[in-house]
Amino acid sequence: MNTVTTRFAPSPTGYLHIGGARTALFNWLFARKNDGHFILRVEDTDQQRSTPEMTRAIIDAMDWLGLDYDRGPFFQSQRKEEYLSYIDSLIEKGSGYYCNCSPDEVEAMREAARKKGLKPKYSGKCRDMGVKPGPDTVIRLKAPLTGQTVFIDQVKGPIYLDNQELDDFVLQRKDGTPTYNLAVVVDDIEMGITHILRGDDHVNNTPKQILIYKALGVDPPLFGHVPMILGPDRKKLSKRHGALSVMAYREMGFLPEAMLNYLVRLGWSFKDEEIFSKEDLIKKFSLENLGSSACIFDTSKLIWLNSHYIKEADVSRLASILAEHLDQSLLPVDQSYLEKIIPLLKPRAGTMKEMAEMAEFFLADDQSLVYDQKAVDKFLTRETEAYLSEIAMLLEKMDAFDQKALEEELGNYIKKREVKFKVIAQPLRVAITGKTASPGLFETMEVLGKERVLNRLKKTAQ
RNA sequence: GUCCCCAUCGUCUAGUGGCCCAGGACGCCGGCCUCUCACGCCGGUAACGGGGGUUCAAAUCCCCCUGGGGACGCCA
Repeated sequence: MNTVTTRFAPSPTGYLHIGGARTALFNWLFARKNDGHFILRVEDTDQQRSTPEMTRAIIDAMDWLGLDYDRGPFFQSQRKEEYLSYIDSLIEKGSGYYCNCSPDEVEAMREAARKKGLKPKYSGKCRDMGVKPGPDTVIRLKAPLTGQTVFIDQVKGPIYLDNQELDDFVLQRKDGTPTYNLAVVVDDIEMGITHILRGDDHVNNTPKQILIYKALGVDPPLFGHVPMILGPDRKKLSKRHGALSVMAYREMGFLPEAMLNYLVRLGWSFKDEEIFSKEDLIKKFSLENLGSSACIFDTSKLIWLNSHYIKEADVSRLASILAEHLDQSLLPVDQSYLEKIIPLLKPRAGTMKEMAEMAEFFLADDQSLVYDQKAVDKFLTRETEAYLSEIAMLLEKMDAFDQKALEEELGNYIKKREVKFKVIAQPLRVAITGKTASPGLFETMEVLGKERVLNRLKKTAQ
């Protein structure tokens, strides 16, 4: 048995999107699970739409997700001779032929077929005409007219297709470049690909590719088609569904491990487990547990996973991520100060973006702290301000300004004044944080420090 | 239109003929905890698309219908 070899073959005509990332993940996992190789191949034969920036962006996204490849990136644009020599051999074997029908003519054939209620196809007009190569000729595959093409899909089971459904599709364009189906087959052969895991939208290409393998006299690899990811409206995921690019999720404050965990559970499961580390996945991944029906991308579960991983992540890593999400006006910030506030924010943040918003009152300087007007109106009344100024005086005298000491000091105060802590808690919170929701008061005050707490109390007292 | 694929709670899914009047997770709702908001914990809501078979027995196997998705390029 050959070494298991899988590949991810994106086209650099756009960013790495959710669906592509999941496909890459499945291929990566399968290779890792089987001690095989994972290859990155950039399918940039469409010169018009492919750009180096997109290639860069895709590679960055894979790096971010931690999907490392053993070979590549390879670029199809640099492998033209390879393709042409394969096409030559097809011509030699009589499995390919030149065709000089114009695109208009072919379109007319398709239209005619459609009218008859058949699948639109090229008629095969030049199949046996012995057309010689010329400036306007393409090369087509001489596909079988009868019989069936069958393959055992690794996730869907056997798939049959009557060869009559297929036509003599183009292998080489008029301009001499190879088409997708030809290039893919050549590369997969040359690179020793053993398993191809790709989106459902490729099932119809598979029989065509198998025909090329046959014409070439090469055994095809194993194919597996994973179901599509649909938008909430059950339509193929597209731009109007909002963010699709993996890196956009990074910008929204998602952690790569959350992304991976979410993506893998779209179409794959292991008993009723939900949380998987990369190591878990490599151990547990298998094709048998891939589902076969399409699924819908649902952000709420992603957010839940993300908040889970935020709680798990270590503080110093979160600190540097958090810094990236902070408003420019708050920068620069001291890493060690961020590390103090993060433990308070961890259980409260769904995304790092959210955490950045929650961190604002810690970072803002005392004079420019923003207050929620409704909160001020409700809690900073004449009555509560009397309490606050008394409290300010008490705090002023404190030496150790830590959670424990604060709790004790304020505990004594409410006892003396015979009020419930509830009565002073919200006014205090609003005065210190500007908002009605925040981490616990004592821990917040400790992190903020005596000076800043007093500044804020004095400011609201005016 | 033709072909291919798919079909369990709103969503992700478990289930491979009896253990299922269907389990888990997210969400949602309620409660507990509580200085607010969260976290956490406890509880609840909610699904086998329809119809025929096969079988002692079907969410599970077969057929039809319906619904959904995808593909039909000298794009990938």
